[in-house]
Amino acid sequence: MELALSLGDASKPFLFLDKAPKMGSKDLGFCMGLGGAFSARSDESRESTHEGDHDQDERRRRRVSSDPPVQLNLLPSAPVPRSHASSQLRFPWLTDNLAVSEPAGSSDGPGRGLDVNRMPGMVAAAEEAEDAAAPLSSPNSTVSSFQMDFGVGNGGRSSKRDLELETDRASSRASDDEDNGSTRKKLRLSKDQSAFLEESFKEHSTLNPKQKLALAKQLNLRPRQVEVWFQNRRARTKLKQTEVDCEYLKRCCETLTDENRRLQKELQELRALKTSQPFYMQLPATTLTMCPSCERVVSTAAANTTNNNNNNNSNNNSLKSALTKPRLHHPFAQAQVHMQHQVQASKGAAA
DNA sequence: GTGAATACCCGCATTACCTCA
DNA sequence: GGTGAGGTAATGCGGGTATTC
Repeated sequence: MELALSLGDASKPFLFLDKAPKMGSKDLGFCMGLGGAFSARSDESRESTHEGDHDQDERRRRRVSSDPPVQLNLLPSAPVPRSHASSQLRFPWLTDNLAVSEPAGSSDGPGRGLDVNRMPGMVAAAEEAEDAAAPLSSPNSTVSSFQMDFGVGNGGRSSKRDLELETDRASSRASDDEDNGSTRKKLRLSKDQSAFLEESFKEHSTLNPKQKLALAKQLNLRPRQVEVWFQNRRARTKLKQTEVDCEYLKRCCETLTDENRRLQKELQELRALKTSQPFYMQLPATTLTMCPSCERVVSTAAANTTNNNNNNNSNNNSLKSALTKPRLHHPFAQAQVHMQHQVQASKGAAA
């Protein structure tokens, strides 16, 4: 088992987004990143190359996050292939997805099970709404009706935030009219809405304003709801990752504890052997070197000198084999154990 | 060029609601 | 039917960054 800690490798910020996790048979298939030099928006930085007209948004979003990168594939074990997902679900911000011709209102097509009153082709309307807060095309949408009433009448230059807040307020107002209550009603997203959001989350763990608006229109939700869903989704992912991290570290700790116990026992045996066989003291200085990668121990001096001693004393065989055979490996300059010190100490104690 | 004000977004903690055993 | 647990949408707050003045 190898424990690999990635200390801020910005070249591979989000491996799971590549959807090709390469896991060895022995490792646990988990890589913990501790770097803070990159953010989860790196994928969007990549995307920004395709969206030159959103440089401003991308600049705003290209920030350094203090959080470690979450690198956990929480997606289903057999994720839908990207091409398949794209053919099933239409992501308005992807032009190639837009090119996928799905019959409008098709029960199998994108947005299936969603508000059938929604008019297809809301993407253009979304872009217009983002740019100029223009009235939306859905006659049944409270959002559009509000924007008809308030968005345009704003007169001055209204920010997107204002627009969304007003939209939210309008929707709340509309729901209040329905519910006659001031307490917040908790919306339960439908399965199709959740699935659609999940698919888009696979594509982008964060949204730019355009994506958010398009998604909101596609799902007949408020942009704020889409934003909140993504925030909560990221939080859930991070929580799951933390749980996986804890579990993994726990297992590492147990493994290391066992290894430590075994080495202590081995050391005790060697010491006992040393005291029971005084000729052991004639052995030359032996340096044990542990290779940190393979956890094997090599006896550099002993490997040469003890071979010379083979003819001198056959009684050393057991000791020599204990020193050389079981864990011999190439020399590696770490964790050197100088047995000579212990031998000298034993000599002194015996005298 | 610099700093304050503002907008926007995010993470995080928490609340509130809903479902289910 | 009442209840507690778990899931999750929603809220509030503080912080970081970019833009504007």
